[in-house]
Amino acid sequence: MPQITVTVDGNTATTEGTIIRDVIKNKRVVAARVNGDLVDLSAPLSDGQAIETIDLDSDEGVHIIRHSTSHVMAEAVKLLFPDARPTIGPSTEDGFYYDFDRAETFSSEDLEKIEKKMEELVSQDLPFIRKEMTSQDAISFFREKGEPYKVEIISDLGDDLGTVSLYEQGTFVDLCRGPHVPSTGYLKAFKLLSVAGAYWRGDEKNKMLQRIYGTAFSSPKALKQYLNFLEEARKRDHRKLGRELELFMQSDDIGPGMIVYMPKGGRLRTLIEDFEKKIHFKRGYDIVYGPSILRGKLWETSGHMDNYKENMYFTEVDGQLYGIKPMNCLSHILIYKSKVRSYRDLPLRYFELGNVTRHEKSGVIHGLMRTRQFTQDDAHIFCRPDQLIDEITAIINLVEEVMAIFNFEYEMEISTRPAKSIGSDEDWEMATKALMDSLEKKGLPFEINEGDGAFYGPKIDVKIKDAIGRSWQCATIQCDFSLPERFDTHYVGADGGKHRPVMLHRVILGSIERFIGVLIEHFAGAFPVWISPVQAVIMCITDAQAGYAEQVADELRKNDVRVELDVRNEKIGYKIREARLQKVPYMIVIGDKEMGDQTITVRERSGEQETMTLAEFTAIVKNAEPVI
RNA sequence: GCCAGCGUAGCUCAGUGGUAGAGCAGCUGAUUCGUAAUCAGCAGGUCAAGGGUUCAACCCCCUUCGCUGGCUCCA
Repeated sequence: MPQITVTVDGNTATTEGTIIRDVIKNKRVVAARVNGDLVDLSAPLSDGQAIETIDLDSDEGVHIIRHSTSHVMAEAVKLLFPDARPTIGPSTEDGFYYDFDRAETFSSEDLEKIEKKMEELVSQDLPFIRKEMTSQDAISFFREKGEPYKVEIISDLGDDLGTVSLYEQGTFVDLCRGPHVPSTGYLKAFKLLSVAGAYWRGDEKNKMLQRIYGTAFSSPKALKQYLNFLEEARKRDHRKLGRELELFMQSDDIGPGMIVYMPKGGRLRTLIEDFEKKIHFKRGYDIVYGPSILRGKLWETSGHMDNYKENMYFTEVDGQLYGIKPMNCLSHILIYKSKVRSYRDLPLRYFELGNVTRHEKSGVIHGLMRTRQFTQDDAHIFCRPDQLIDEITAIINLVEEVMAIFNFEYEMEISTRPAKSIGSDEDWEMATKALMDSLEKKGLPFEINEGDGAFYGPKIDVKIKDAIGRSWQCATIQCDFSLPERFDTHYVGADGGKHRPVMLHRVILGSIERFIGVLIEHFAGAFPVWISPVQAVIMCITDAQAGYAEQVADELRKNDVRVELDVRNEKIGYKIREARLQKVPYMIVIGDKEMGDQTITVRERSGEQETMTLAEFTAIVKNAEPVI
């Protein structure tokens, strides 16, 4: 055998072997990277090759484990339910899924059976074997096996591919690019989680398949950690906390997708809205208000009738059609048009905490995150084309600033022209470029979301995550050349001629409802002091101090500290327990000592406490306000 | 809208054909107590709604409404 010399993670190694596994004996290695491509450990070795190992705990390693687990699940499903037709089964950010077409539905007992079968397959330590075939051979192979979905996938890959790769383990063969772990024995920690419907190829016109979700990790310990995380996340669910903390409610009597703010939620919302008004005034926005219903004709002019009708509600007033607003832009455009604008007036920035109503499909409604009526911190900026980049940059700065105040991490995306849209190609291109340039100028990373823009223009979306990692769009910045055109909006330029302004639609928090939902989950209900509906609960040890406790409450209220008084005939431990469950930031304990010294003992969420004067405590609370 | 699961007291949940049960919360009384639950008593439900099967339905069947997890769509 000839000697082969390769480098493994930069170290030179020699072998007489023929495949990568011959030089890598480490059981923690699940795959390798050669020339930038991920390959199996069974891939051939060649002299002088540089090999990078993929550890089972690395991001890529975990993805490979999950992907291999999905194959094992598919094998288990085929063995138990031979009528199930496998379709696709990728790894995901926190697990994997596999979609099957089957007449019968999978029950939770079926999942248990499948999981058992998977364990059997793992204990057999079946090797994953890669095979290559021409597309034609692969098509006839899957056709013979009665797997039409695989045939469709290969056919759609096109003829230029030549060969495709298949992976076989045990009795199961799947079309797959790989790589996979060397054998099923590597899969030591997995769990099936749920069944859900999913359209074939993600298109609602196609057949609905059954998707089995599962997750897998490199070790049982890591799996357990993840399952713990899920359990903890459920405790942070904003719907649960919203009820427990008496922030908001929903009611069957009112209807789905509608939110009722209870006193504490109302206070939280007011605090956020006051913050928003302040921050917008300071940045040169004007606050305006528009009506909720506007004539049908206006929605025709705007293009909503053609592009957004199915999401709108309509009503009739004195025999005339009115549309209930799903967006706030129209009133703002009319304000702009209410008089002749000079180039010197621009930019004009109209801000509205606008309550909008949209007909969302019944299945998508979700607590505060997705409602049928919500309030946007909406603004429309009318500017000259030469001001566009500066305005977009200022908005991005505002987003960064606000997200930092709330301590949120976020991701940005640019969405381009959708199929159903208005406006010229040139305008779309110009607008998309303006958005990209602004982000690039600031050096911010972003993803491109093809065809996901609003019907009137492209947009930058800012997404933040909820307790279990689902992304929700908050801020969005949309560039619009179309509505100014449709409403024949203009300003008088330095040359005395008419010019078309550009319009920016933008929200920072997005929907106040959604934002509060994410806020609740982010802080697990333990809000920062400045937005806590109740900042302190004042509690006396016995009735003897009730009078002093009331004085303390009055004094703090006078100083704008949001307090509640607990003078019930209960033990202090009971009162503290309740205040803790309500996630109140400060507990003020008053006994004979405090009453004698005219002080208060302030206990924090952490359990630490300190005795101080009322003035000292007021200063602490005031200092918690963000500087804006 | 689609697929699946679910809907019992304010909340969390028992109850698989013989007309409903617990804990917490609530109310009343006793207790006046220094850092996550003091004790006792009382009250609370057309079992989501409508229809059907049955001598009898919370339980089985159908329809509708709502909720949950996904898919599609979106702030």
